[in-house]
Amino acid sequence: MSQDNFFEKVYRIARAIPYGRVTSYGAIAGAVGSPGAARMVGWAMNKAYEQEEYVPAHRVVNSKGLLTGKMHFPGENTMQELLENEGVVVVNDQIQNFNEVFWEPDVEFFSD
DNA sequence: TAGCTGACGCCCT
DNA sequence: CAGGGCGCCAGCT
Repeated sequence: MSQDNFFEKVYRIARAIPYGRVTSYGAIAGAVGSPGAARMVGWAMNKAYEQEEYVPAHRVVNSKGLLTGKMHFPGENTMQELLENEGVVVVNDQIQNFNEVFWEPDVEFFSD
């Protein structure tokens, strides 16, 4: 499968994030073969709601485990509530035990 | 048409 | 140890 679209790759990985797990923009960017393009990943997430397939954008945070994109969700704490609903502990927009819930995308798996 | 911005990340000072 | 600056790619004005 050669999803030439940068977004397609991002969405594919985002949808592959296991329940109760999270990943970072940079990790996804690196998985799609464009390390450093973490900003683009965030942009893709912004457009994620337009996708027909559900994209768990709330499971994507920055490298520090901070809910930097919570402001883009409908409610004020929608993103945090979604994560907590999956068992992810979030305090003050900061994911606790981030190291444990962090999920690294398999680059080779999504490469093609 | 060209330039700016953007849910980030890492290197340099 | 902390702060600032530049790079990433694509969409939007």
